[in-house]
Amino acid sequence: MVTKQLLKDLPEDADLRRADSLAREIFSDVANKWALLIIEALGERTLRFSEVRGEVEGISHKMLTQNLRMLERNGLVDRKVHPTVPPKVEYTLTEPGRALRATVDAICQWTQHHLGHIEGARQRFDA
Amino acid sequence: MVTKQLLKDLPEDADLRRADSLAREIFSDVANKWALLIIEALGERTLRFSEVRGEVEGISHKMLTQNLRMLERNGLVDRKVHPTVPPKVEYTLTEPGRALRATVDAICQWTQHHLGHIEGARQRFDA
DNA sequence: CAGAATCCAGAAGGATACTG
DNA sequence: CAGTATCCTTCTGGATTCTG
Repeated sequence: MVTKQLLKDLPEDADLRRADSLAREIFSDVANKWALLIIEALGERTLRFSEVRGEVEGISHKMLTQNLRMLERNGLVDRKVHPTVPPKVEYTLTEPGRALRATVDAICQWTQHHLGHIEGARQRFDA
Repeated sequence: MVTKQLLKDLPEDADLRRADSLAREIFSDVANKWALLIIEALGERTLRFSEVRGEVEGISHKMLTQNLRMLERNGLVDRKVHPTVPPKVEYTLTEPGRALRATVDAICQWTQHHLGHIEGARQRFDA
């Protein structure tokens, strides 16, 4: 059981509450479409803002900055500003970011693997 | 690279477009906080509507029905209605649902494992 | 080029009441 | 009890403009 308590097997009972609430925050930040697509897009590469935008289909300028800020704040991406003109800003996944990316990959593979089943289920449901 | 094209190594080029667009739909459905929490809550168990609600902290009646419908439509949960009065409806993960749950577990573990790093990154960022 | 700020239309989501 | 429908508020997110 995970939702009454998102974390498992935590020792201290006193710190458990805030750890769990922190975990919920992080989960909410991370369990969203754009964040996951950005992480997947970055992969092992270092990309500029505009390059990331090119990779993530349909994302707006605003959503991209917003999500990149959030990911940076949580230490999932590293943001490197080159003090040139015009500016150049590069984004790279950190180690935790790359670790999370592995699970995003898993979701993508899951999606691909179950495409047929899902399409069938939809047709049955919509009828 | 995954976002220009979410799927990899697909054979037919003709069907690739719609497969990829279907994959995007599914990804959007599934990559959302409530859906993932519901999947995690269900786990290996069969739960009634009200029980699921009890397990997923903070979810409203409306969000729960909406997401359960969506999950059922995509064939991730099985919905069994007992024609009694008062009604009793039970939800269970299907095989694809359980497979996805494994990746949700991975995200939970990732969260737990990187709590410290993230908390530190936040403090640095917020300063 | 990257991004901050503003504006605003439309979607998300909560509360409530009603039905089988 | 489970589910639908309605209302109404909040928030999301796009378009646009402005700056270093």
